[in-house]
Amino acid sequence: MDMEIYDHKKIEEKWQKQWEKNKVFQAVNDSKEPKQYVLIEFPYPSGEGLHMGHLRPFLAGDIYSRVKRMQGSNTLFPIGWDAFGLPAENFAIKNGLHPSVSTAKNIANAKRQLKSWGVGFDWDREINTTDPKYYKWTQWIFLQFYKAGLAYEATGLINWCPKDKTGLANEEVIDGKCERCGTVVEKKEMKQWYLKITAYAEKLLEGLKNLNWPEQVKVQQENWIGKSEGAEIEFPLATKNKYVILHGFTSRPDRPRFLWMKRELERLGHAVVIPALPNPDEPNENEWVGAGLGATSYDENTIICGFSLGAVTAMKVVEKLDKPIKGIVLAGGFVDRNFKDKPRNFDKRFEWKFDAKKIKQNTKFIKILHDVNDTAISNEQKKNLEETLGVQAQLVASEKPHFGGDAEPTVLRALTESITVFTTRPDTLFGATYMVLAPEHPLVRNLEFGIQNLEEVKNYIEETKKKTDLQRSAVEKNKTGVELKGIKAINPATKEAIPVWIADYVLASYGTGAIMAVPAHDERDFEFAKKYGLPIIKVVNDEGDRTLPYERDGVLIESGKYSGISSPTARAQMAKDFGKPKVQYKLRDWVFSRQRYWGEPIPLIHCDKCGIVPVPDDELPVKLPEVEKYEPTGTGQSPLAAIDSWVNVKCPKCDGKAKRETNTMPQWAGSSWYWLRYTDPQNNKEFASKKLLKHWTPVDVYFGGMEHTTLHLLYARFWNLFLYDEKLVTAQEPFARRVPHGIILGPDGEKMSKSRGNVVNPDDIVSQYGADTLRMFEPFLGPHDATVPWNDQGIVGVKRFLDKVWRYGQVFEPGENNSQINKLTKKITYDIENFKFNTAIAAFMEFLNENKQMSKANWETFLILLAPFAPHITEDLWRQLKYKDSIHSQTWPKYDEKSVKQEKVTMIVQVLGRVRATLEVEVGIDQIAIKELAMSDSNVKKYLAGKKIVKEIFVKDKLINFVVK
RNA sequence: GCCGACGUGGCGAAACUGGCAGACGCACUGGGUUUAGGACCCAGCACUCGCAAGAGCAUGUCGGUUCGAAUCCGACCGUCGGCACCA
Repeated sequence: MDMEIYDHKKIEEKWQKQWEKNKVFQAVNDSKEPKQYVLIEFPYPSGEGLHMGHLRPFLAGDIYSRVKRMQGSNTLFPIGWDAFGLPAENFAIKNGLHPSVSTAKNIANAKRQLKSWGVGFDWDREINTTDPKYYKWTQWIFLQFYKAGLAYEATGLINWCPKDKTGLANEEVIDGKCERCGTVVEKKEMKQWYLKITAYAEKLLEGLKNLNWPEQVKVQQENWIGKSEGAEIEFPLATKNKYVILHGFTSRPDRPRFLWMKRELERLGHAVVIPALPNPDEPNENEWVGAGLGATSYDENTIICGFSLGAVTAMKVVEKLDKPIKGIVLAGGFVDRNFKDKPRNFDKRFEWKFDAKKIKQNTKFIKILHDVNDTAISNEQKKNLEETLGVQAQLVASEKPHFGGDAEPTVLRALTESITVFTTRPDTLFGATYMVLAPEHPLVRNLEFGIQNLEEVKNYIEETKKKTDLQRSAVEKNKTGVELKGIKAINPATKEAIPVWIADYVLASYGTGAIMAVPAHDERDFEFAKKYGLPIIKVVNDEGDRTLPYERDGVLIESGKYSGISSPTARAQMAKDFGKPKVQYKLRDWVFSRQRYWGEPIPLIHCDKCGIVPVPDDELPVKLPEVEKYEPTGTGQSPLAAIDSWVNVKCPKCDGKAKRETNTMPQWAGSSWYWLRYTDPQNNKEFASKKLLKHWTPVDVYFGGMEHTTLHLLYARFWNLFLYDEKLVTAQEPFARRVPHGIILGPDGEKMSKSRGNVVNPDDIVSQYGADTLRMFEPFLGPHDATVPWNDQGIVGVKRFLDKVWRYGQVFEPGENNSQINKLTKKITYDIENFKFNTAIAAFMEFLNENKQMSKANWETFLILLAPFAPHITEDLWRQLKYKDSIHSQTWPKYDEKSVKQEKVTMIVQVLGRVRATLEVEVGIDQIAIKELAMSDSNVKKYLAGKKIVKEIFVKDKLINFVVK
């Protein structure tokens, strides 16, 4: 009786060992066959081992790659381990093991599981992200980013997970919580390494267009990148300033540029004083400073602007004031007499000493403008000025060298204070009735002089700082804010002075961190305006729709010369007239450093003398030091910082004292290029040879989860696009086709998790039913992309089927049905190509139910078709037929379209669209013949009796339908 | 709120470009085989009426297009996933 049920334990291990020994699934680098690169997301070797969720993509990839191989493609289906990162480290800490030890253990276990499933990987190409031979190249690629200016260090507010004690990237914050542990993230001001993914926003968007990816995945990436087209518009502040402008050597107040500036400033309502400084051709310090001081009275609304020697004078004037003024703007200023072109005659009549402390005390702001084409002021002089005042110069291109043009708008812009906003609706500019700054906006600090309710404003800013992002968005419907009393801005369209507020509904990190509020045409502004009684002015006609806010396009009203123009037209025009067109993205740069031990060390060295110096290529990899203590510190410093012997190094450039960068890379680093490594895993001269990259990439089909859409998948595309621009890879996009899969839930319909206790272990199924049963049952649960709960009730059905196949192998008899086997071949081939594994399995069952006998040839075809799904049992049955070669090295059957067709077909006869008879007829029967047959059917006769046929619908080999009256 | 997907027996699900709704499997019911159980084999299985042939009614709800709708269109209800004050 043991013929009836096959013993999976006996056959599965036996064949697994043989396949591995004979390298049945090995890819060949120099094959003449067409290549096929099938990839699954390499797993994270966790302490719990692989779970049911892993099975889905692995099986899909396995089945698909086996068929491609049997169809004659040189197929690469590799495997590796994504083993750096928090879970591995946390697991290690918990169990008192070193991460490298626990990782090795977990990998061994996962490997055992994979092999027990009979997955046909090319094990010769196995990679591991924590292997120094691998992460040498992760570090090397990072350095290419650094050298291209796409990796930078900056201080900013970043997401911080208090439980994992590390900074996080935007993409790792899901719903305001840490992607790994679910803890609510905090904001923390920290110095971090960033990768400039925003530089690739447009390319990431562009590249999506030509990819064979599901629409849903593309849309999600598009939304994440979040492109908006609009305009940047500047709103000048309405504070009335007094400008004192000091001209330069050999100049006079009536030069065109001074008259122009006076006119422009007065138009904005400011007072302007331009004293004539004595003896401009032979100036001396006492006379000039005296004239400057005596020109007018100085108070907190005074801004002094000096050109060239006037700038020198301005500094000396400020030194002598007894109370502070608002600011000082230096155009082409200097603090020594070493000119680039020629000496000047005043150099002995001025003292080259400056009291920087006094100047800073007496001003709220200092701006230095340096003309990049200056003919007089050298870079050395510019640097000296910057160092004296401790302020960085703004580099500008003036109209004529050394700010000598008839109009100098760069100077004017520096003199006037303004708020720049980003808007997608410049057409609603006439309706902008107030402005809002993010509480973190830097301008708030510069304006302190003019804010009458400074205390209240400072309190609000403090309150905002305390809130997490989650809290900030939770109070979405109850917006708060504080007016900056005493500060007004000018709407450039209406010329009206409008109030300026700070409110936390405006985000510092998007656009310019400031908005123009148009309450009539923006829901948020509307809400805010209603709450605080701000004016609401409608400027787009709503064509009968009376409800505000009206956010749609229409025709402009109350908009001066733009009235009567449609929104889209006005939008383009006004963007140019009042500002400049601008594209904004929601995507932020990738926070790339982690304050944890178990990751790739960032291969940079900090030298006091040379600054940041990359570790030379021949010193890579920078290996993780072997240490006892690797727990996170929580201070924002990596545990590596405490290891003096590792941190202290010689600078590669100057040989002086230097320190290693102690942050590590995020978990996503190693997986951002791993598919490239599979093509050439042993290469130690480059991360992969061009020749092999050219042969294998791009990946043809990539199986993986939806959860990686805006994480791994986005990062991987970014790295690949960059490497392509650097001419280091040959394919622009890494993954030509993406096939996502649904999640397998626990039997309770909840996400499988250890804490819920609903985890189904594949090991148990394998030992009880065998790998082949598991391999056929899992896809049979439902469509590949559907989320389905695990339910092992049906598993016996699959087991019964395999038992039946086993028994068939003992008793198969002659018998011929070429039509059926051709039909099956067509169906299975089609279903696998379209990842419809569930219906393929149903087709196998149906076929066996309907074919109690078949010829030996058909039986062999059946086995080959089944082999990708149930590799062990089919291999055993194949060998029972006395074949020496593996079934998995056979050629995939081709079907004959002619034989698929049957001779007989069942046609339906309808009367008024309702089925009244079914007829078994010859294939290809014509309308006249089928009509005759149909009319003679008794049931059809019944429904046609006494009626007139007004129309006949005939679908060949399908139906005939009589429309009667 | 915005974007996307989906809604079919007791259950998991099929149904190609509109053409026999429920393939396949589980569970269930009846029968065969068996000392018995399991296993296996045969038959039945949306619902209502009927011994049957057959008829009616059925794919979240309501309406529309069509000879014919699970499939296309409109409105609504519900579930899931993503984004979430992005100006």
